[in-house]
Amino acid sequence: MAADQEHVSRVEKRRRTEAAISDAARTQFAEVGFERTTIRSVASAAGVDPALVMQYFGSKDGLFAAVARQQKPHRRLLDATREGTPQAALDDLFEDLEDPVSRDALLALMRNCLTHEQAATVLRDDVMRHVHEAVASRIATPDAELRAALLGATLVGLSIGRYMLRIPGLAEASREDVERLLLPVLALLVEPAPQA
Amino acid sequence: MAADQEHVSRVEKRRRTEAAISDAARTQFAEVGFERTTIRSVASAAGVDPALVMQYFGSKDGLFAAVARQQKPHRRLLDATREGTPQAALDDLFEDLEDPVSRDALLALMRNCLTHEQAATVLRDDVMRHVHEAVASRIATPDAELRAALLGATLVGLSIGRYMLRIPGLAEASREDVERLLLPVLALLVEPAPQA
DNA sequence: GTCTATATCTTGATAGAC
DNA sequence: GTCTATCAAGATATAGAC
Repeated sequence: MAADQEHVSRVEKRRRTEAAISDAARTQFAEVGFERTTIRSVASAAGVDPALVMQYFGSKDGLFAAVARQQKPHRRLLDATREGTPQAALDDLFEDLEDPVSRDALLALMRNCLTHEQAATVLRDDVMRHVHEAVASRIATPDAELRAALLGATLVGLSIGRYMLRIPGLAEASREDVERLLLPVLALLVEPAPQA
Repeated sequence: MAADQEHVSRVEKRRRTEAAISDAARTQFAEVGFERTTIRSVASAAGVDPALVMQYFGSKDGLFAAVARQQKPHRRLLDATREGTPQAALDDLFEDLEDPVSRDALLALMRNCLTHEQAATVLRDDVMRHVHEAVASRIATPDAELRAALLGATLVGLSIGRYMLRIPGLAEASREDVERLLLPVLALLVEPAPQA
């Protein structure tokens, strides 16, 4: 039926417009941060009118919240054993950071977590909570919480250093080299009693 | 001589006014970031007129550059042996972070390094270069650069997680506990061949 | 030397034409 | 539903009075 088809295509068109806006916003929030991303610049990149962005997302904060929600779940880390935790953590992180969409969704959080409370809250209480629970639950020592937090902080430092600050020596290193050096380091954090 | 005395006290007064502005700017850049720090808010906190801030520092970027220059040198790290490098790095970092002045000078860099190119440049090419050179020069393997960069990234992750993101478990932990868990981790990064 | 007043720009958000 | 036009707020920076 023509009317039905037109209805579907209208909904579909709206969905695509929303996606175009969301895509442009994700990229800009990730690359230049929340403050320097403007409704106008997002609309321009998405090829729509600035007023449409407000219509769909309500406010700039609403737009950011929509991007912040697009995090990829860290499945390997949640299912790993204690011994497998370091490899699972790096696999999840690299998978995130090597796909442009999930990478920008994560970078949008990291880029703004020091200057935007909303980003800090989602990163700390949502994304990092996964790491924290997965690690802490597998260690039976009183300092399990600290170990988990240090592992999370190390991964944050790796992401920021490699992909954002672009520290010389780390930004150009291969994933294999990074894993080779970092796996034993993370293993030390999840192994409470490494007897000889 | 009265004229001389008046001259000295005028210079001294100017110096104190500059210091008051710089102190207020350092605190605000560290706590709320570059964008949300305004010339007006700095002047208000320092008890001076906003135009005076422009007069002394030229621009908001000039004011930030003055704060960014106030970094404390990391003497222990530069003088340490390879074995002493992890302890020296943590000693320098904690000494920095436990004194309000040097802490805010460093946090002003870290808080803004993801959204302000000037902050990123100073942090990467000035502050972290110390760590990099100290570590890389003491390791004789081809991956020395990467090891040094990973050590720097870990310290950045620690600082951000503990003092800025305030990750639960890490923010409240004692310095002793953090050192106990992190020293062997950093040692692993500077020890290329840990044979049994 | 210090400060008042303001020029100039940019932003998020809104109102209303079509 | 979409866009033009505009508002109100807040910023840096400057010009000139005192």
